[in-house]
Amino acid sequence: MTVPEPGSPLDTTGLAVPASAQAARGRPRSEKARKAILKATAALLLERGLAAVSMDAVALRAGVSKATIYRWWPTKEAVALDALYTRWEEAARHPSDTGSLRGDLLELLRPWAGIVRTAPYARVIAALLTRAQTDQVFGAEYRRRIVQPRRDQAREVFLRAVERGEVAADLNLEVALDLIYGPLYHRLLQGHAPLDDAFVTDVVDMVLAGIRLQAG
Amino acid sequence: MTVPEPGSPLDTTGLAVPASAQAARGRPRSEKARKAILKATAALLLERGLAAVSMDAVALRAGVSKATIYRWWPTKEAVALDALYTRWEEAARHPSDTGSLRGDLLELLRPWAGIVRTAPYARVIAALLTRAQTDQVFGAEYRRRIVQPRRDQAREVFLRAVERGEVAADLNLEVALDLIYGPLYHRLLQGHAPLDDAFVTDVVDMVLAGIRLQAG
Amino acid sequence: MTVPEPGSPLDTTGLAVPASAQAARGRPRSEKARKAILKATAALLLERGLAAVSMDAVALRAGVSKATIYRWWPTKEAVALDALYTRWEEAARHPSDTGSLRGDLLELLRPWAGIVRTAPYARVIAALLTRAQTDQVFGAEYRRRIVQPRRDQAREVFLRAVERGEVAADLNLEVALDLIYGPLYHRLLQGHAPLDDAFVTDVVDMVLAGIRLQAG
Amino acid sequence: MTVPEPGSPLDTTGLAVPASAQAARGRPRSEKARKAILKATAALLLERGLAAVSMDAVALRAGVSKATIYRWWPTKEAVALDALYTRWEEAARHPSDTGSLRGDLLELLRPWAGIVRTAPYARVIAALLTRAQTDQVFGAEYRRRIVQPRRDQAREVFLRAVERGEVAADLNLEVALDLIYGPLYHRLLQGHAPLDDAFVTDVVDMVLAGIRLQAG
DNA sequence: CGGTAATCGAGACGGTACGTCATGTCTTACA
DNA sequence: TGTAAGACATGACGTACCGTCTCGATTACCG
Repeated sequence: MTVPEPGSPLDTTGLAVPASAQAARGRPRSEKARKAILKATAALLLERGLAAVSMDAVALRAGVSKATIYRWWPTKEAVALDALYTRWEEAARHPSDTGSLRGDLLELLRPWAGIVRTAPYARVIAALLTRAQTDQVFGAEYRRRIVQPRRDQAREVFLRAVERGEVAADLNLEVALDLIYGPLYHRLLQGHAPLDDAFVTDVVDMVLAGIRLQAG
Repeated sequence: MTVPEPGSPLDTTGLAVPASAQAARGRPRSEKARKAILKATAALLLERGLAAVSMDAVALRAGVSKATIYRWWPTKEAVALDALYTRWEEAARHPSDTGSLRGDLLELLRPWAGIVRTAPYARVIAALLTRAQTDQVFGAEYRRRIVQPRRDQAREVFLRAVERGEVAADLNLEVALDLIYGPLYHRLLQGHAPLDDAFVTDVVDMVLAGIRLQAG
Repeated sequence: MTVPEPGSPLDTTGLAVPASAQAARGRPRSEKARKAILKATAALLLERGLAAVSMDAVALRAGVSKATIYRWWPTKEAVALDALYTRWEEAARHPSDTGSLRGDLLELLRPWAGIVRTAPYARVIAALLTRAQTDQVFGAEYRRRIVQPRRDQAREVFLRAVERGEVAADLNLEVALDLIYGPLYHRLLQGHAPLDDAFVTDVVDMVLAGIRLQAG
Repeated sequence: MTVPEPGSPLDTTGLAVPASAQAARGRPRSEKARKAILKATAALLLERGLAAVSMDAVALRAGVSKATIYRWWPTKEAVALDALYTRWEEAARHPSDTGSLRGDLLELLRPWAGIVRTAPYARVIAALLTRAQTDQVFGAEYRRRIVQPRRDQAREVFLRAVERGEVAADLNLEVALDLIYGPLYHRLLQGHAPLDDAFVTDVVDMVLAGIRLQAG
């Protein structure tokens, strides 16, 4: 399989028709239509959740035919994933270096928590998650687009802390990442308690210090 | 949270006590139909996920009319929640006392992880979760039935540890619970890495000890 | 196979779900919907031909759901056939006895020609005919409903003429019927010349007398 | 009727002379493509009827682009008509002179009946007929190509009979033609009875002799 | 013991969305 | 200019569920 050019019009979700390197024959894909579809989807997604994102509704709102959507995305979840990714990538930033692991983590996690709790992203993520459980291909793409980028940022922060000597070099990094993001996603999705800045701080502090009474 | 009156329109789950003391006029509810519905739903749920649980399919498989289902449950998610709860309650146990917080947690979490990773429960939970994002009433019921029972078990374990003097009395218990269950649900739902016993152990150990290098 | 009761709500085209003699369980068929569908179809048919009779259009115009149409008719041609039949049956009359074969035939054929040439029935018949070429079941039904009734009327007229001694008793009746209706349908469908009363008269006279010069 | 200029937009059939005397600018029309289109259409037509002749299917099968088809034919019916005409013209013969009207007619009609009843031409003709009801331009072309040629052959036969003195000079020729071809088309299209040689003979004999008992 | 009343099965109903297909138009690059 | 390739808007297709409804048949109680 050829790897799609990053940023090329064919690099939509990886679920789309794979790009070929040869000369582009025939009428080229309409960039206008692509953008209209993603914009309409994002709007529907935030207004009323994935349940409101029907192919018909997107087509109507984007002024585009259903066939055009199906040509490039296999399911409405794929469109939604693409729309969500596009929105989030614009807001992505490089994790800043505050000089301490605690500071870096708070700097990274608080804005993220702020975003996902203000807009109704929880129901979007939950819906995508549901699809990911059943559809292997979609699941991989979901993780690549939604889960991994943030995880990579946090990984960078942890590695910086190792370099500083703040944490042990043999730290189980993957588990540590789950320890950080797990509780945040838990509150986001289960909704049993608020995902506020106080909680983010508590999680970071408790993960760093541990629960058990220090010996002695 | 108020407990819905059995038989009341707010009793969305159908788990009401079959016979109440008040005057029962007319033909009584068919217990046979109730069980057939839950059984058929559970089967469909595990075989093919919530997507396969349509009211028509359940009615057909249970040998019951659609009207009967709608009379007792408002949505298919409510039926599914009921079916899942019924299955899980049978397997519920009182958390045993191993003498240490670490031992109690492992004793509690490992069997749970074993269950949810063997059968395809992840997609069921994800689907219920999705509905919970949008439907407030359902969300409350979902948490009461699925999330809280396990959480209560773990809370009991933590309180025992406080009594033992193993952890500080001012431990932020709710955050601690999220620190334990968050990572487990994270792997269960996001699927980026396995939810095996090694991971459960790592989480417990890391939460207890903390990440940061001990001073010195 | 049970024979549907003539005039019963299940006797639609014979293409519909066959009627059973047992007790009617469940909600009975909506007579209102059935009539609305046939009325809407007939209107579309005469206004713009079978091409305009889409299931969507009929459903919209009749204020009925598509599923209801599909429940009772397999194709739009079946609905159209039913609608056309319903319209025509109302206008059906018993062929009157004028005392002569020529008179009877003219009495029978002229009004028919008048009807089919004034309203745009030709395109409807052509379209049904086309479907009948490919679909055996539909073809049989088409002949039973559209072709046979008129043919039976003419057959009656011919038999009366045999009794009168006007034509030979060993007349090949089926060929004679084709000799009468064939030319009329030919002009109706091929459209190379008008189907007017003069033509009807010419056909009848020529069929009765023959083309060849009488010997001698 | 005016004959469309080859290559003009009114030349809906594509049977135009490939090269005209006037200046041919740009790339000349591909004769290869034209033949491939007609061949593919004829194949689809006989295999599965006009319903299977979609522009996409023809383009795919002929190895041609849809635009090329649309450039030379306005509708799929026009292509089908062209394909059918091409096939039939090859088999066209001059009506032979057997010495009698009866013989000439049988000589002309029997082979025709044989052809149309063996291959599934009926559904093709019915479909073209249907289009002809709605589309005036197509209707005229259909008659010119399909109906008139055979009619002209029969007319020639009748005129020969007039010269022979076999039939009256004031015979209404057009009605006579309908009397011959009408019944044949009737059986071909309505399908209520077979279009075999016996029927052809019966029709000819009955038309020549008439139905009515000869006086005396 | 007959009347009252809620439940049950069956299944038709008006809707909405699905994913596919064909039509006829267009845009591009190549011949 | 013609052609192959193929994207596009449009709109119908036939299917599947949704949640509601209308039946007749059951099955309790209560008077």
